[in-house]
Amino acid sequence: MGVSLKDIAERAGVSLATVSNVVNGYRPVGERTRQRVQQAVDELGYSPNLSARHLRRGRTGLIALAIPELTNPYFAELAEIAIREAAGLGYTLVMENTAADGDAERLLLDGSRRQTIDGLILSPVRVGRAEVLDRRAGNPLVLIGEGVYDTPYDHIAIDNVAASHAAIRHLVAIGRRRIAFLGAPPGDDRQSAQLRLRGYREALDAAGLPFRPQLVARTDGFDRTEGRRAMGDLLALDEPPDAVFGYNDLVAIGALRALTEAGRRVPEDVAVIGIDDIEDGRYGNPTLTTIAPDKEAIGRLAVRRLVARIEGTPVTGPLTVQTPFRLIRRESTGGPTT
Amino acid sequence: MGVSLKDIAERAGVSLATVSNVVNGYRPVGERTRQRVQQAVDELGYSPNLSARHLRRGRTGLIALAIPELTNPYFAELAEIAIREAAGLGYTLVMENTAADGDAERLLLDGSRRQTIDGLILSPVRVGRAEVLDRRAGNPLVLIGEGVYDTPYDHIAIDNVAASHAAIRHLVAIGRRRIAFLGAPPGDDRQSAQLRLRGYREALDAAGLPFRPQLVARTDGFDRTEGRRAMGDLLALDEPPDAVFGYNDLVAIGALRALTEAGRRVPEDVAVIGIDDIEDGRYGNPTLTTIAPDKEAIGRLAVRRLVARIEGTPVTGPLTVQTPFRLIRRESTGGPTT
DNA sequence: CTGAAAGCGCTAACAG
DNA sequence: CTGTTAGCGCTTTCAG
Repeated sequence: MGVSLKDIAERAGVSLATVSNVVNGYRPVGERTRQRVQQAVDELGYSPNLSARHLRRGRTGLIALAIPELTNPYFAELAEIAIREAAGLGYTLVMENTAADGDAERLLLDGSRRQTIDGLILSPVRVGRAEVLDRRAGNPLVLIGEGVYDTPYDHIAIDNVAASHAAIRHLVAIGRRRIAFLGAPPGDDRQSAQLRLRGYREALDAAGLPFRPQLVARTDGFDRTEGRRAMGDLLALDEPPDAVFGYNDLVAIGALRALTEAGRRVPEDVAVIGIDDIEDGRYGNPTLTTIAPDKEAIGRLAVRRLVARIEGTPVTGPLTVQTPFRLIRRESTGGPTT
Repeated sequence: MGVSLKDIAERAGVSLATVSNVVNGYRPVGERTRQRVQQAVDELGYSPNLSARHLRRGRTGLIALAIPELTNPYFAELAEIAIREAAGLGYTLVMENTAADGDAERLLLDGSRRQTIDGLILSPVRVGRAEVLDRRAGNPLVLIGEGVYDTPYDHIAIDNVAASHAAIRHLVAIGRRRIAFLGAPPGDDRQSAQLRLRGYREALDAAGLPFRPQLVARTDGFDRTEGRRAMGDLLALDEPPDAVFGYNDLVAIGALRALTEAGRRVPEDVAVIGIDDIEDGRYGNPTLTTIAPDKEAIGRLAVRRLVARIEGTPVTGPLTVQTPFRLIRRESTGGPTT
């Protein structure tokens, strides 16, 4: 075992409590004593044993960020932001990969992990409102990104319906009429996909365009592979779409690939738009038009809210926070080349 | 605070030690007692306080994976594998983002974190052999991916020089003669880049091709942006290259984008190859030829080695393990379309 | 401003 | 097979 408080208390000829106060800076300590202690700390290379501290304090300093897929760049980018923010607030963030699995999500909400972490940021995809309400664990929870509303927990997300409206309006504005939705969920899972699909329908309606069920392509998962496959289905239609709105950038990128392979021109034959603004989309050929959520805001706010709840700081603002988004027009809908 | 051992000891009318034994299964416990204890555990919803356990055991059950950039899909994919493997062995993996910063790496090697984690998997980019040898912290360390050899620590990586040879041989085999290297490090940092550059030179030599310094493009970092910028420099040469070997897939993808913007055809005018086999490369236009490391092997082996060191299990096999790689030919060097 | 002492919850000897 | 007990290293009253 390493150097302990006791070791340096002896070395500096003071009590444990004094050393603790020097290390933590809680209570004022005489200048001379402080220096002696500091010197001992430096000489012996002391650093506090966090397990002991946590045991005593009843907190671990760990918060978890649970996301459905680490390899989705959107979540990697979000995680990077959240890790930084947590570190700045003195917390260590551990990532949990739920792999979009309901059991994994439930286990995090209630399982044994709850003893290890002071709080949880969860991006739920399988778990619904009822299960969140049923939660027994008492530590703070912040929800991000999906549509589990009306719970007693903080929830930070973009307005999925409004984002879809913006995407469709853009496609309509550039003259498209047969607009497909790519990435409808198989069951009634994945709230955000339901919401985006709803936004799609509403926006078609608002534009006076008919809703055509055959233009809604289901995917099993939301990655490039599925986007490509489902785009293939759409291209096989008698009257294929002249535009595609992807549930996220990943499926949209898969769609771009399918279009390239099929020899279709983008955007001339088919325009494509996604959501997330992941970096791949800025470097593809063509580059991908997208709805860009404010990841910085989501990541930082989620961590700050969680930490505030953990520490009992009064929290201002509503439980549900809608973060801003903006449309970034790129080549896939006829935007600029650079 | 939650339910403690003591609570359930009282409830079940047994001693603390017995409860502990039931929970941990260390020592045999009578069937009747075990049942009573188990029942109390279930009724009260007990789960052990890990801080206390860690304090007592002197271990935390946490291992850290420190990588230079979480938003590089290569590392995200690797992290996903490592997290899974660690969970299977009863450890929680926390990700540390060094952001390719030397201070961050040194802090992890020796800093305060060392008290929190049982062991560290580090992908060093700035820190060299000397600094690794100087390390004072005593907990186990496994190095991955870069070229810090001849240390007393386990090291798992592909053979960078051999990988470069394979890449260049491929470009030569498809008839290229003016082959550029994209992603030379600015200083003498980033060992792996040095090694890949060395492999590049050796392979040119072996193929009887001259080494032309102007075909080595430096980048400041190793992302898409820098790849694109540096490719622009190469295109501005009087005699631009007919092939580009990128330090990794990310810079290669940036190069592809630069080529598209410049109206060059790939692979007809310029062939492109990278290293890493990230998923983006499989869905770009054109798709990217690459050297694919065995990420599964690297991620799993790194965790297994580390855990073995932590637990004092005898470790077989050499300190430095070279994991296999293979060349995957795609459109960017004239490979198949699907 | 500083010290003494209690105890967070758990595990691992050691006794029985 | 079960119980008792001594800490792991730290923070935090409470006294001085």
